[in-house]
Formats: sequence, structure tokens, C-alpha cells
Amino acid sequence: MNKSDKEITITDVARQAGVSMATVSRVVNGNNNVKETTRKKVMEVIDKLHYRPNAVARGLASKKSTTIGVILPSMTDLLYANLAKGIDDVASMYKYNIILTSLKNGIGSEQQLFNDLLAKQVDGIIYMGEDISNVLYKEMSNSRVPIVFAGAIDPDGEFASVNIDYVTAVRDVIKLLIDSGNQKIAMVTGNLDSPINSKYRLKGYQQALEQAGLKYSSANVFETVYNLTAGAAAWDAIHDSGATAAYVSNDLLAAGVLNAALDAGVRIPEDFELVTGSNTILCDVTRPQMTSIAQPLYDIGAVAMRMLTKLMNDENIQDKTIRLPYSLIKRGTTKN
Amino acid sequence: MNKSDKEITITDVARQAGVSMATVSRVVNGNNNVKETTRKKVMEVIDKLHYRPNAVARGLASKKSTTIGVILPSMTDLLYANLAKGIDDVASMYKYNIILTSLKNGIGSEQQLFNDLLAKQVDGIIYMGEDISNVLYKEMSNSRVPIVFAGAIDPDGEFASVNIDYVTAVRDVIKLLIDSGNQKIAMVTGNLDSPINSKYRLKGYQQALEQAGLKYSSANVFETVYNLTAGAAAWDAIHDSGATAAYVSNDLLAAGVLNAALDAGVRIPEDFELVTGSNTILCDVTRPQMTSIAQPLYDIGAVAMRMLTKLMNDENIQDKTIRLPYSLIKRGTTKN
DNA sequence: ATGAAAGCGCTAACAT
DNA sequence: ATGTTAGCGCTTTCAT
Repeated sequence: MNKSDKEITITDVARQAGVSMATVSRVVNGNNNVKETTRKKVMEVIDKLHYRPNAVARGLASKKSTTIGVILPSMTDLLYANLAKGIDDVASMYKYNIILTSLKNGIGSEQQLFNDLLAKQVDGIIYMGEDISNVLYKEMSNSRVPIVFAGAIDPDGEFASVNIDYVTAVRDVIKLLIDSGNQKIAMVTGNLDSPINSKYRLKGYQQALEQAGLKYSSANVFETVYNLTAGAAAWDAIHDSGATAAYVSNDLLAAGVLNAALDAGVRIPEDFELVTGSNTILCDVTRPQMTSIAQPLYDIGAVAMRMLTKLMNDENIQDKTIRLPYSLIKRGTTKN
Repeated sequence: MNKSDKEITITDVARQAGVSMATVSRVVNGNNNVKETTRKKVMEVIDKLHYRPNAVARGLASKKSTTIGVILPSMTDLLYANLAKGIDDVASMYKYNIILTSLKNGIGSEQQLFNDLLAKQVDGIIYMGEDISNVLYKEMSNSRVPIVFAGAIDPDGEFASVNIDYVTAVRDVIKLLIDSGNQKIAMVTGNLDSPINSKYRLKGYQQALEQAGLKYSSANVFETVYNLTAGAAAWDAIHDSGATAAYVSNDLLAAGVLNAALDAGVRIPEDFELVTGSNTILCDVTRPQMTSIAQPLYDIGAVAMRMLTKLMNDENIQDKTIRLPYSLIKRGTTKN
């Protein structure tokens, strides 16, 4: 165990233990076809030499890297951080390492990033994000690695995915807001071209209005980006629209809206009600605390990873699309 | 490009291009010793066949994985998420992939995790965290991979590290608080056995008191954990101690303290001043917004990664320990 | 239960 | 400028 030692290989162990490489390999991999005394002897040499199997060589020979790729839009978004945590825990439970790559705008395209992952021979990939470009989607379709979408919408339903039912979740939110007397409710979200917004959230929003006999107007739908200042910036327009409540799809964005409203002297929830969408810790940090759709973020990540292990193992999956239950957690930004 | 295609190897390309594997390898690796016409021909075949070099085989042959390991305490802590983002950006700039592993309590020890990284033949490692166990530290000392500590204290100064000057940063905070009239200032932080707390933050705290002629009392130092409820739980004790201000080392913890104070009807900053330590987005989310030490988190990560590339390249480093400048951002939780 | 030997796909001398 | 070849450290038939 000295810095100048060269790496110990399976050959060294075999020689010192007086057995063949094959036997050492069997011992290391828990193969039963090894006599107990042999196993013990080999183990002793392994300990003595501090032998550590080279995972790269192993990967080349076995064509399995015990590494998966995880693609996410941003490391600093608590939504994805929580999903990633679920993935990480289950991955390490099954002895997989994670190569984490975030979508960078600019340097290196999405496909580049995906191909890098494939070059590294990852055994599977988990994709997260509201959007997926057509190019990347096509690359994924043409590839042989198992892929699971976590908390992300697979527009064509081709891949396995783990989600909540965004349509009913948003419908529940809007219904809550309508029930407490709001007639004009804003919906504040990200890019309306994303399926998750256009095909799910917006649909839930519209369904709830329709069921209540309220008419839908695109003037009440605000498209922006997911950060604090965007929320603050959106507030004036929201307020001017005459809305008395808002569903905001992202917690950070919601915090921006909330604080701008508060700063403008609006009383929350008396004058304006607000519901957000991810139930990250931000909901507890703001004052008043934010009512939110409680997505089981950690579980979504964990279940997605578990699914991926099955796919990588060629086990068959009963349902390719798993919808986890959500709830609505009422806090201080709604009247109740 | 069909799912049933088998992988294209360098041999396939060589054969189809009518050259040797070595030449293909040269083309792929940008070696200049290739005639332009040959290069073109090879490139054409590569494109046609959608050849993608197998990074695992490459790693085995070249003994470089172009992968680094990143160890952090928690993926959902915005402090580390921001550091990781800096690391990630620079890593991808230099074509390195990141294997991200978080310290799990329980399953798999720290050493296990570290050894897994070594088994995967990572070219370097970045370590983050307030603490490091003696066992892991010793393992690291005995290993040959370059290691950089990012935003983490290397107790013995054996490894390269990137930091801010925690002593003076905290001293500045306390001085600010003293200057605005506080005589009794609480310090709220994590495990006091960690060097970063015992040897740095506490020292800065004590120095500032001393310079102002105030006496230090351990009764004003509160040891807890970094989460929201811990902050709320700590508030009563802090208040009871008679402190009129507090330096809290972690943003989430600080938010907990702040909100508990607010909920108790204390006016901030009139009745109680508060300064936190990481300047994450949480500082902007709370009302009032939190005054904070502005650590250049992203830069710390980026610089650490840049250092690591140098170490992996055997370039020599001028300073093993880099201290990045910090500032104090005054917001609403302090009087001025 | 164990060993011999042929790869896995690539890089890196070494020749030419 | 290009080719030949010997590994890199391991797994995996195939024998025995």
C-alpha cells in the first residue's frame, strides 16, 4: 500500500495463490464452482495484496460497465436534485455508478452528450427534463441501451417512464382555487411548446375550468422561464390580468411571483391565492409557505432507477409507464 | 443505424477504409502523422458506419478513463449543487465525464465508495464536504490519483484545495454585527468537531469578538444540523440566550432560524439581525432577504476542476491551496 | 473444481 | 506516412 506500488492485477493474485486467473475471477465474482479451501486461500492473497479488480478491463471483457448515465437539465434545480437523489440511492443499492451529465446550452450538443455516454458503454440511461429535442429523441430510439424517463414526458410513449398524472394534478389545483371563489385563475409555466405544458398541465387547467363552467382564455396563461426574477417579472402582468389566483408550475418561479406580490402589498392568501408544483423545500422557506402539488420526487427517481435495473437485466416490465400518486399539500398561500 | 446492428469497431473501419487499425486510431485521436487524403477517406467510413470509439477499450489500452470522480455529502444541498455545477462545466470543457457519488449514511462505507471510484479507474477525484473521516483521508493519502478538495477543508493540507478564507469571512460578518450595535452575537453551525467549524469559523468569530473587546462564551455557540427544522428548533435557545444577532453558517439552517423568529413576532432586522454563509438562491427567497457571505461557489467548483486537469496532466501547480475572494452581500436581515 | 487460451476494442511502441 | 504486433486486465468458453 505504497504510492510507488504498481497496480496489482489478477495475474499477481493468481500466481501468489498458486491458482489460475480463471479461479481468481470465479472467487471475485462469487461463482460457486470453487472449493472452499481454494476460495479462502485466494481471498487471503487478495486481502494481503489489496487487490482491486480493474472495472475497465472487466467492462471490456464482460461488456457490462455497471455504470449508468443520468441526463438532467440542471444540477441546481431542486426538482432534479431530488429526483437524482432517488436515482442515486437505488443505483448504489444495485452497485451501479452514475455518470451525471447536465444539458449545457452551447458547448457540445445534446447528441454529443448522449453519444459520449454510449461511448462510455453505460448499461442504461435515465433522462430527466421537461423537453427533449427531436434529434436526441431519434438518437435514443436508434440506440440499444435501456432508457427510462424520470419525471419527464416521453412524447411518443416509446420509452419506459415514471411520472405523476400531471393532467389531474393540475385539474385538482385549479378546482381547489375555483372552489375557494376565484373566477379568474392564472397559469404560469415554462415553454408552452413542451408536451408537459401544452399536453398535460394546460389540459388539466382547461378541464377544471370547463367543469366549473368558466371559459378558458389564453390571456390567463403566462409563459416564462423557471427562475426567481422571472417570477417577479411576471407578477405585474398576472396582476393586471385581473387574476385573483395562480397556479405556477415551478417552485422557484412561484417564489418569485409570491414575493413580488407581497412586495407590492398584496395580501396572500386573502387577496391572491397561489399554488405551486413541485413541493421542494422552497415551499417551506417562503412566508407564507406555499401550497403545492406534492410530487413524490425522490420516489419517482428511485422507481425509475429500479425499472432501469430490470430493463438492464432483461426482466420484463409489466407497465412501461408508471404513474405515482401525488397529493395536494395545503399551506399558507391558499385560503383552504 | 439499426437496433439489431452489432457495434462497429475500429477493425471494421480499418477494413472498409483499406487502412490499418493504427491509422484509424491516429485519425480518431487527431494525430498529425496521417496524409490528408487518408484522413478524409477514414473519416468518410467513420461517418458512414457511425463508428463510435469504445471508451472502455480505449481506457484499458491507454490507462486513462477521461472520467473523474466527484464525492459530495448531498445532492440536494444547494451549496454542493452550485459547486458541482462549476465542476461540471469545466469538466465538460476538458472532455471529462463525471461519476457522481454522494456520501450515504449506512449502506457502503466511504472507503467502499472511494475504492469503487478507483476501480473504475477515474483519472482524478474532487472531494467536497465539511468533514472527512480519518479512514477515508488515509485511503486518499495512499492512493495515486490526483485529488482536489473543493469548498472543503483538508485538515492536514496534504491535498490541493480551493476555498475562501473562512476565518476572515466570519470575522467580517461578526464585525458587521458588532458595528451595528450588537453585544451578544450567536454563532449557529454544524458539527463542532469538523475543522471548518472548530478551526476556521469559530476562530473568525472569536477574533472579531476579541478585537472588539467582547468576551467569548461557548454559550453563544449553537451546534446543530443543516436543515430547516433544525433552524426553527434552535431559535428558542438562541433567543433565550439573549443574543440580538446571529451568524448562521448554512443557508437552509438560517432560513429556519429566520422564519422561526418571524413567526415568534420578532422584527428582523430591527430586533434581531442575521447573516448566513453560502449566498445560495435561498437568500433571495426569504423575506426579508438574507445578508450573506458571498462565496463564489460556482467558481470554487470550476477552479477546483481546472486544478485537477492540471494535476492529471502532470503540470505543476504554483499554489496547492487557492483561496478565492468572497464578499459580504447585505440584504434585509441586517440593519445596514 | 480447475486451468488454458481466446478474445473484448483499443493504444503504443516499433518497424518500415 | 503507414502497418504490425504486443499488450491493457479481465471474462468466458472449452477442456479436463
